[in-house]
Amino acid sequence: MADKIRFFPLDVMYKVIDEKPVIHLFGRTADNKQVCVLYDNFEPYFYVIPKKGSDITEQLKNLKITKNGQTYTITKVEAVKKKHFGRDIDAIKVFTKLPGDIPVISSELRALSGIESINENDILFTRRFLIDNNIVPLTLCEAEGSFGPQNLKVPAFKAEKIEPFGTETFLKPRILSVDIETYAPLYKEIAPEKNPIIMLSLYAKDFQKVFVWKRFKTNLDYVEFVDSESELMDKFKDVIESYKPDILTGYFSDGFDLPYIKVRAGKYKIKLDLGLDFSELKVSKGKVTTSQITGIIHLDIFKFIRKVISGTLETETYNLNAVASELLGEKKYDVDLNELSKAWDNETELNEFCEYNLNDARLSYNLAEKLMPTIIEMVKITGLTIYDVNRMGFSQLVEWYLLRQAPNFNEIAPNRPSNDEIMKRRLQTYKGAFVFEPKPGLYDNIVVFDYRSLYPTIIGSHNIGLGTINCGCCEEEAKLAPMEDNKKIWFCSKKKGFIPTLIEDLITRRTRIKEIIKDQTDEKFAILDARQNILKLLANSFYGYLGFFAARWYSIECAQATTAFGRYYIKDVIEKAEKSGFKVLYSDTDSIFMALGEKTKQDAEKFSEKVNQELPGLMELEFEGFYRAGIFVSAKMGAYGAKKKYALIDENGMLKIKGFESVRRNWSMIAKEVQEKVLAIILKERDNEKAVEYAKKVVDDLKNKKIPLEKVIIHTQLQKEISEYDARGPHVAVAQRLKNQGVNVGPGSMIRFVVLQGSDIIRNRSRLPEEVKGNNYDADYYINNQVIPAVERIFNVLGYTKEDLLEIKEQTKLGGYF
DNA sequence: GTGCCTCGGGG
DNA sequence: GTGTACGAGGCAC
Repeated sequence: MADKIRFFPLDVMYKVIDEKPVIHLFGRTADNKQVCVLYDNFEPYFYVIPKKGSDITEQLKNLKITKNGQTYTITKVEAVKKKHFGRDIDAIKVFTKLPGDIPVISSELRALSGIESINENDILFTRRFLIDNNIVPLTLCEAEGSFGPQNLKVPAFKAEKIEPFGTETFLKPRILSVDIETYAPLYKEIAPEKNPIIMLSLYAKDFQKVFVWKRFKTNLDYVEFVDSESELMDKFKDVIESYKPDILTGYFSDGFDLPYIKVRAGKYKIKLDLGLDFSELKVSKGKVTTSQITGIIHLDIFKFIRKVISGTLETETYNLNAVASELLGEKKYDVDLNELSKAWDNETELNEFCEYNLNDARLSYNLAEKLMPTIIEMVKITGLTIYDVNRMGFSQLVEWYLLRQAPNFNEIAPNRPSNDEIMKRRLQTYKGAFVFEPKPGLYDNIVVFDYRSLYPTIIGSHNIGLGTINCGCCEEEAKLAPMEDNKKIWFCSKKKGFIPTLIEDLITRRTRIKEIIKDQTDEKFAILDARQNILKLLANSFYGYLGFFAARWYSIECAQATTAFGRYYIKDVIEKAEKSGFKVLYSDTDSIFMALGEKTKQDAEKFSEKVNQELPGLMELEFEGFYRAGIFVSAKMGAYGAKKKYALIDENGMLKIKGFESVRRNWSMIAKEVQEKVLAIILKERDNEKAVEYAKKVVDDLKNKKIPLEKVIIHTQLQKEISEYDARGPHVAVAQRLKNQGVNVGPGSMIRFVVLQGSDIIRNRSRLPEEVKGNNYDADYYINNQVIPAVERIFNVLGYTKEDLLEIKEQTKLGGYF
């Protein structure tokens, strides 16, 4: 009698049992019990595309390979009608007994003469299974079969059939977070073979523990003393065993906590058989280390943040403190970790370190929870597991999205490029976006438009892809892509291609969600917002993917055509705007800034409507904003040529400042303050003379030491060890002084300093703010190296020179002009 | 500019 | 595990 169960798959692996590959789907049932669903009826296969006119079926059937005493055979072949880059082809589906047979057999087949290519011979068996059976992790499935004995920590259900069952999603995984503190007597020393783990914390919504193996007086109820490091390991195992998390998370736990735990456990011959199949914690050291537990998803939340959402964050360093501050508004506790090992040796109280330890685990937990909607949506879109999504970059995510979709189009996937091919591709470069240089100046009534999702909509609307490029059916009447080098590239106008169809689908899905999102409750909103955001990120990654050297669906011509169309459309709108009587001020890639001049806002609106009428497909010119005024400052800087600086003020008096260094932390507060105020006076009050007077007043105040010390502190981060610096800038000199005082400084330390007056070189006059008595800072340094550079270009635009700012009026000198 | 090397995260 | 690795920035040449 067959039973039916419904469950949400979380993790997937396979095992060879009785010479058959058996898929194991670990997950939770609809009534929230852990389960492992087994399936042994999925056969490994790959495709062979034969050369035209050659029949190799018999040859394949009879193939027998002996290697290292083992024989490999093809169990079955099927002639199949497939598509490859949109074209119909005859292919052979080749089955083997075990997944591991495929690399052996397929590499042997390369020698056969009748074969054009071998495809999809490197798709992981478990992923193949998920794709072919339409199973999406975290999405409800139904299995038919029966419970039976199996050597697993969770009940095993042997299925004869597994199917998706609706769209219900597993939204609340049980998350447990881990963090360790290690003994590190030397500065920042990390040596797992040598130094023990001192404490280990585990945190979940309803669970908090810090295990420590030395005793001290404490009031912290979550601290639990154990007798040895090996007992601490046992406790770690026990908690995971009893808490039964779906997800184990940590911050850089792929590369630090779990590998460290593994090494320490090895010292005591403790088996870390945490896997739900009793397998051990697996640490694979490659270029990047990964740590995996079968059946329990290991989520390294640091890795996810850096790989997937770093682009949407302000912070440039991804340490826990910076990331938690930005995403959670919470910080790490301020504890000097160098003291930990000393305290450990001296048997003093470790309370503050325990608090610190638990807090770190708590922050990782909160990050994981906060990002869970995004993670879940990525899983649902790509069909990969959380574990995989966690470790892939966007180009890989696009590729797996395409691989998952390919069967729906009956497409055989292209192969990954060989190393030689990658080398060749790496050398190719091509032209990017168009930038309209702004003419420096102050302008009134600025309206800004931009093309919504420019590259994705171009790919969709112009049917750009490998199956449609330079098709045979449209050669005569095709409209050519606007390549400046007159390269002949066109795209099929009769049949929509694989990639353009998918990208249009992503765009329309997103538009629809954005529509729905307007009136949603908080909880629903978070999920839908995460979904629309991921849809956007994925769509935006297609263009980069087409030009990415390691892509299966690589086509530099497609990528070139995309930017060529981009340049065409932005230049087109610039031309049309000018013809219509607007003054175009600035444009970069997909945006256009224009001054209304004699025109009205309604005219601008009409203009964009007219442009939109002529745009194909999903392409759309969107109104971005209207600004009362704006100032454009042109500055050549960096390797990218001209980088644009501008500041705008909207109708509510809000300033929008772009490209100015006001955000740079290695500027003193006074320099940032002057820059912002000058921009505000110019744009809000429209009084240039007043801005000049204000700047001059600050210069004067600096000379007279009226500016308080805290406003002239400069912050610079130490990038490496002091000894490693050849060019010893002021911050390095100050760091050295700190170190001499016994303060622990190293890479990442933020050094604060003030430049004092004197005649020596700058670094010898740089001091910690605490060392400075009174305001004896070097006024000339701050005027010439901080304040003036911050505003010089702005004033240049308005027709003032540096000298205008420096000339001191008589009455000011004599005292109190203002 | 190119090519090689290191480091990020973590104590 | 039917695999396969990153990517930015600094420094030397």
